[in-house]
Amino acid sequence: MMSRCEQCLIKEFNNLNALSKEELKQISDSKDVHVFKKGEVIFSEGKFVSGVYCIKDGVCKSSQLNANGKEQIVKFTKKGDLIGYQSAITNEANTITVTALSDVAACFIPQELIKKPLDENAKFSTAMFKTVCSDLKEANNAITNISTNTVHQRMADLILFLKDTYGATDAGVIKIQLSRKEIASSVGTATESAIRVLSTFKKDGLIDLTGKSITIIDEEGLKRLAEGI
Amino acid sequence: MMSRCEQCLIKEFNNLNALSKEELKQISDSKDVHVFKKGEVIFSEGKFVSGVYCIKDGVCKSSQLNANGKEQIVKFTKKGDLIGYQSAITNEANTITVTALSDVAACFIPQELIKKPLDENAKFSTAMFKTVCSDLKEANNAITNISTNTVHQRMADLILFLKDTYGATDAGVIKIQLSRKEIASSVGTATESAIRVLSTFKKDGLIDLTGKSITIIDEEGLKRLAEGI
DNA sequence: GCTTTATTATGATATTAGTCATTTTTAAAA
DNA sequence: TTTTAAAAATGACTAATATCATAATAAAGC
Repeated sequence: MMSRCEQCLIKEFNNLNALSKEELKQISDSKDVHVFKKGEVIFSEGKFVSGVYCIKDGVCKSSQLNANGKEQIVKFTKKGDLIGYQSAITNEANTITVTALSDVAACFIPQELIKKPLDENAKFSTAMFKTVCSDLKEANNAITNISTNTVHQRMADLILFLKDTYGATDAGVIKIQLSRKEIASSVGTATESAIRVLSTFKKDGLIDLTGKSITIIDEEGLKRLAEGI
Repeated sequence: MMSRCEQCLIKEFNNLNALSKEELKQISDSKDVHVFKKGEVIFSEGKFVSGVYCIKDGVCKSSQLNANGKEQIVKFTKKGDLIGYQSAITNEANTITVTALSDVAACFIPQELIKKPLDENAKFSTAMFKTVCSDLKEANNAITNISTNTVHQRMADLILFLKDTYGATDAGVIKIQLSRKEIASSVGTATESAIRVLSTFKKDGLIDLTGKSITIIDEEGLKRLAEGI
């Protein structure tokens, strides 16, 4: 039995809830559920996507490679996020690569079925507009953050961001696990530097480290650090 | 005698050319030409703008302040660009400050007259969508550039960007003049570092410096440098 | 299980960039 | 023009971060 978009709860977390019954029905009839294994690339920089993915379950990273092949993570996404809209809407090649950080299930919605409501449904297009503007705002903040703050500040910032975005257990264990290399690619530093900063944070009683798990011990301390106090 | 949007040539450089005669007429009836002196702030981070500015003449910088009051320039704009759309469309406070880098003339278009065609005119809304996506793409590239490239690379990149965006005389003199502080705020480095890098470039025969004017001597060399070769 | 490979961690060192102090130059104001 | 202030330039020094080498763990494959 195939699940229907009309009944799907995921859309309450994104702009698809602005669509009409009829529009949702059309999407539901042509959508396709794709499953990606952890580490698998969903779409790549330079390639085209002929639609938009709605993440049903799992987490992803959006990244770019610089001229020397060094990766920079520019965004994290999760359940409910729509990805690939840039390429699908502008008809231009992707400028980012999206990779599954966990096993991911995502519904692929063909381009036309997004573009049509974008033209006809003001509620949906306004919502999408706000989403892109919000992404742009976050990107601008990241530029300022990376170029004016230290690695220590950015690391504290990332840990708090991961907790806020992906949650933590009652004991403070952050629910997403990234490799040290990925942490470094997000903070914008060398892997060794990222490792060293995490060790310092542990030594200073801000966090605890067990394998890839990060436990927040002193959230206020991390906040102060992130703000450079 | 007031000039009319319907006849205005500036709109050929932006998305307003996707508007209908009637929509343009309405805008023309309520628009207002504002003049800003060099250095004047057009709108500020944290404040709201109740409309969009269409730059008729001049150049601007979009910047943010970090927690310690350090400025980061995130974008340069010029004649033809629409600024302030983020706040006007999302009804949220500005996340950037826009400042005139030269004397600037800009037409202020009230919010409603942008929002209405955005809902009703698919050609216009698609064009605006592409603009925001393009701004997002550039912002992502800036993140990767700042965090993976050296100050030398980014400075070479900025010089080439300024030439491409604002043009240069036959002799290679870039037509926009920025202070060393502004150059530093764009590259994401300290003012003294920016000055030193420019001196090195001059010594190496890549550029020439006369006051605030930068003359490109060896464009290919700058390109190689920007790419880290 | 063992073996191999990848990841994480840490030390030593080099490089890059930032800060502070001072001088020179340029621009603005009186 | 002279005075004052601001911007640009440079030196000396410090701090931050990257790189390279190597060791310790952990994960994956057989």
